[in-house]
Amino acid sequence: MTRKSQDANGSTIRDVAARAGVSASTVSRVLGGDYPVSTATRTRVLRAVRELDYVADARAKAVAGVGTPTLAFVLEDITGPSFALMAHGVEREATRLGHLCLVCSTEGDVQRELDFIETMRAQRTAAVILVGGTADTPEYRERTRRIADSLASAGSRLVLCGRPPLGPGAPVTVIEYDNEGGAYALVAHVLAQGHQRVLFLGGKPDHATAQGRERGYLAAHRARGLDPDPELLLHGDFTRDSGHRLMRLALSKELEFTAVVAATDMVAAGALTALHEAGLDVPGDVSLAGYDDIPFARDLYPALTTVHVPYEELGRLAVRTALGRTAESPDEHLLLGTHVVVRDSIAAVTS
Amino acid sequence: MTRKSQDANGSTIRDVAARAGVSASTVSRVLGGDYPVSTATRTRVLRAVRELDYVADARAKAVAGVGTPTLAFVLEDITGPSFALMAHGVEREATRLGHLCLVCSTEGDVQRELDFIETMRAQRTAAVILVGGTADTPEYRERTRRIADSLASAGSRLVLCGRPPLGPGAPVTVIEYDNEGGAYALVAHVLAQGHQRVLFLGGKPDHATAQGRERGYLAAHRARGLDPDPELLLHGDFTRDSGHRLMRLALSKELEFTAVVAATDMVAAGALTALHEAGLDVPGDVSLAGYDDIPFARDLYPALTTVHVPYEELGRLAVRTALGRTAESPDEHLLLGTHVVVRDSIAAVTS
DNA sequence: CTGAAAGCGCTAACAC
DNA sequence: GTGTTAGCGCTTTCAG
Repeated sequence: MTRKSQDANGSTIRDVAARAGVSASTVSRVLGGDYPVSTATRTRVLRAVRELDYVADARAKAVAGVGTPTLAFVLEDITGPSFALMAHGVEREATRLGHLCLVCSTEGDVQRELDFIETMRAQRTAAVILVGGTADTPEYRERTRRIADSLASAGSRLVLCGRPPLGPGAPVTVIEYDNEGGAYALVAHVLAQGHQRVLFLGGKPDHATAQGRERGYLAAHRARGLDPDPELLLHGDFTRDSGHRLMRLALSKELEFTAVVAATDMVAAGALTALHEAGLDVPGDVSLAGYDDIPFARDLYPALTTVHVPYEELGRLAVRTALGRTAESPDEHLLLGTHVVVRDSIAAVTS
Repeated sequence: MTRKSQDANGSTIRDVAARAGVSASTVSRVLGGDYPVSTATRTRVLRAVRELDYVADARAKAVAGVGTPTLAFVLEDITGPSFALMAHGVEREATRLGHLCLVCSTEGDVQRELDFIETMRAQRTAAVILVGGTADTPEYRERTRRIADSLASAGSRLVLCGRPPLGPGAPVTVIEYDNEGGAYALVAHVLAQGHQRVLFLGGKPDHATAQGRERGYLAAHRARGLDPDPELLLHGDFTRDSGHRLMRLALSKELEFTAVVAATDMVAAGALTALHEAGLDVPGDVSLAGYDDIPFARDLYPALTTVHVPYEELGRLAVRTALGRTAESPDEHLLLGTHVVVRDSIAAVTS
């Protein structure tokens, strides 16, 4: 074969041009849209396009400066309900704004996260959205800031979603929601029902999100003049299994408590099952609350009282503000509100 | 400014070359890996790269024939637990195989699905994985077949995941799991517990997956010489709300049944809540089963008996077989097995 | 070992 | 209106 044509690599604009008996530019023009082309040629070109089943190579267009913009979404695991919700928001808004959407799961591996970001920089994505909490260490800030600069100098943009901000001056967009405030409100509600000893099933001790929620728990107690028993503060991670394990642990240690608030709904789900397995009634014997308001929360039994986080909107906002950035406009920092949604898993203490 | 250099568009290979005092080809070579380059120049180039924070433009590389391969994952809504599981499998395997992963949510819109696929063809993705059931109409087969051909002639590949196959000769890879078999086994198990009237909360009447599960339900009855009351066959969709609504409907119509099997775990979740709201005990008053074995199934109360579908593996397999395709090798059609997982939501009838 | 030149597929001046 | 000529940023012969 002399030249590439109908083979497995798809046809090029030149193939179309040849078949229609015109130049490549003409093809480009009729496909490009608004440009004066005679009806006759236009028809011929269009026919050739159809016959060859031609679509312009998006990568080549990109190099030529007219590519489909793309944005990247980097998270730990798409399987988590709140991550999925955010991903959904991101994806919806991205396609609404005409962007393609790359996803990358890091599985919690920092190195992989770094690699992904570098790859995205190579892809010249319009923005990379980094999702999910981590430890807020100096090392984290420095590393992330370097990434932000790198991305910015390449005309891209870093968005931090539910991640610790980097301090002033970093070219990032950060969108957070109020972990401490939400936890405060929730725990205040629990305390208002008369509970005095409420077990807290927390996340990793150095995880920023976990810390925020824990602070809220503590603050709500103090506001009532209470000083929570340190024994009631358990640490694990944000998974269902962690909740299950921690709850069993608390039960086996015969810790005293009348209510438990879990750092996430997933944790709460695991805890709830552990409670059921132990033959305890919720909220009869012990009250329970979660955090996140994932869709499943209302189908737990009893329906879970929790705090609502607008995850999907978070995702939408992330892309909207990221894409709305001009080189001159100031970096944004949004703090979304949360609110507790009262369902059936908290009861007033009667005794 | 005369030439682009350090500006917001990132530096090019020529900038690096200039700074290192070599030609672009040399830069390309040291970055490219195995090619003889003197240690001295290599060092200079590498330093320039570092100083400029340079990364080669992946799109340009792609045009030049050495791009990062990419694959696309098209689904209805990443928010559904089983979709998320598949997406996770796809993403993991894709990155394991060095591919980038594009996601597209169609929101159930056929036109959007078509548009996405066209876009993916333009992106020259190595494969596009289409996920989730639909109606198996002639129109569907024809349309999809056209897509498959189109993709194939462009050197790409269509993968159907949990979707009706297209008949012989179509250049597609299809990976399914046994809906009918799984439902059969599940319903047989329910029947074996002595239930005679089991309500079926189905999906859309023309949805292939829903039909498969319904067939299994019917077949299991017939195998026992039973002829299920048509009144017991309700149709909705695969959402939690559908389950909730249908269950309330069944209750209000005072349909007679001692067990209910839902077409999906989501449907079961909604149904369960409706049952609880009606003050009924599960499985004391009525038994319940689902389908899919989503992670949450075990945290429902009672823990849901359901049929396990290896979604994550499905995703992994999809990319593995799609990418393992050579132009000559035969098209694959995999049928994955399922199995029922017995938990606590089904009780034997005692009366 | 390294540079010049051609080419990937497409678009965008610049002519006629 | 339409063809020709340059690029876009990178890789890869082809010469030295």
